[in-house]
Amino acid sequence: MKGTKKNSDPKLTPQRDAVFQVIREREDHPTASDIFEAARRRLPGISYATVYNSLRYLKEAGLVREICFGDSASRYDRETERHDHAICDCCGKLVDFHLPETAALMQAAARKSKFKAQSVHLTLRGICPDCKESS
Amino acid sequence: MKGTKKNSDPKLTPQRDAVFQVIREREDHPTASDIFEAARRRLPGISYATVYNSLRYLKEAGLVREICFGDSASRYDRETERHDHAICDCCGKLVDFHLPETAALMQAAARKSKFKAQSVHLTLRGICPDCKESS
DNA sequence: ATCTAGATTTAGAATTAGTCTAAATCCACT
DNA sequence: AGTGGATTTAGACTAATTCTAAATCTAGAT
Repeated sequence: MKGTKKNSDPKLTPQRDAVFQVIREREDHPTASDIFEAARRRLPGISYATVYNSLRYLKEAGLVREICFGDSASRYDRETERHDHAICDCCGKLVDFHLPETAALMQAAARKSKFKAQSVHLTLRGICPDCKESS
Repeated sequence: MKGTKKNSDPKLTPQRDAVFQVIREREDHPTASDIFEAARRRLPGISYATVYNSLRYLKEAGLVREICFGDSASRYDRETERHDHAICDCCGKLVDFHLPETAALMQAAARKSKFKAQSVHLTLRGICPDCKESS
């Protein structure tokens, strides 16, 4: 798995790759600032702007996904397949889950809204298992 | 409809009421800054901070709803019943629609995520009718 | 009427996320 | 070595939102 096709795409620079690896290795949903911290451990000179540039590049290349909730900063997700999210109203934790039924509602939603559908996404708000317990 | 119960709740100050009326009269989804502009026409001295304070109060009182999409500023919505949103990937337009099937997925989502469900919300991303036409 | 305590409002400073800019660097090709 | 295009960097900048401290308002007790 070493030299597979490292340089076949000259656009995957060391900085972009560092950002990509940071996201791939985490199972949570880091913010740009989390990613900056972690990327700097691999590539000490990397700048904040480059992290944002890399995130945009990776997003456009379909390698990572951005998740936006108004609460605060965008999160980034290594999972690029369609899936849904639950957010804890108590501690803010964000978890992924896959509900196949959601996809089935895309056409109905398009009909109601008169939009041409591109993607659908279901968000559950509630209380996460940890917060349930400690209350 | 004049003195109905104007002062029955001392907490609905003139500022909060101005903010509330601004939201009620609009059928779109204004940002805090839109609301500030409009509220200032009613109450010229109102400050930005008070608009935010009022929005928080109204939200907590269940009189308006906040809609957050990462794109930029939060929007506020006079519709407090459960409903869904479509966002145009092209022009950013946000429209409401009601898809009864969404509510039915809440329990399934809670099961998958192990959260205690409080609300569900479906978001459709796509192209709005206007952008469809002009392309 | 007056006083006081608590809540609310105000203006502006502060914070935070994210973008922009211009100079420096890198890389592939001549 | 030399050029052009893309990328990276540091830091300035912007926009949204929150915080702070002083001023104001309000309701109830005197």
